[in-house]
Amino acid sequence: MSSTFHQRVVEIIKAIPCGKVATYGQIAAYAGNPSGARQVAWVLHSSSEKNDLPWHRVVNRNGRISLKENLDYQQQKALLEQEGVQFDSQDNIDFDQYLWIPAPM
DNA sequence: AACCTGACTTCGG
DNA sequence: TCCGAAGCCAGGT
Repeated sequence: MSSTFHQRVVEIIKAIPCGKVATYGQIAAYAGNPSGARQVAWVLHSSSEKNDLPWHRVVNRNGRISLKENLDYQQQKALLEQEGVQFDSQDNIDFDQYLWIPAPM
């Protein structure tokens, strides 16, 4: 409808529960664009603070934070650990426990 | 206004 | 199994 991909992604990200994580492709696919994973990243850049999105709950397909080891990276990791998400020695997240599965409409 | 890049993912060789 | 290219859309230069 009138909802854009951008808008839809925002809604989905906002729906991610505390202590869970989602992948770009997962969100993109759920928003209607299986190949629009990049746009999901731009939505976060564009409206993360604006829409107060839990951007830290979005990780790449490897269960690993996409950012390099900069301040944002450490902040994302810290926020996730704060919510109960545990990282292994390789700093990757166990999807078996923390991967969020979008509720069906 | 046009070109390039970007917090990605998936397919093909 | 590893490497390269394509696809998606918006924002920045």
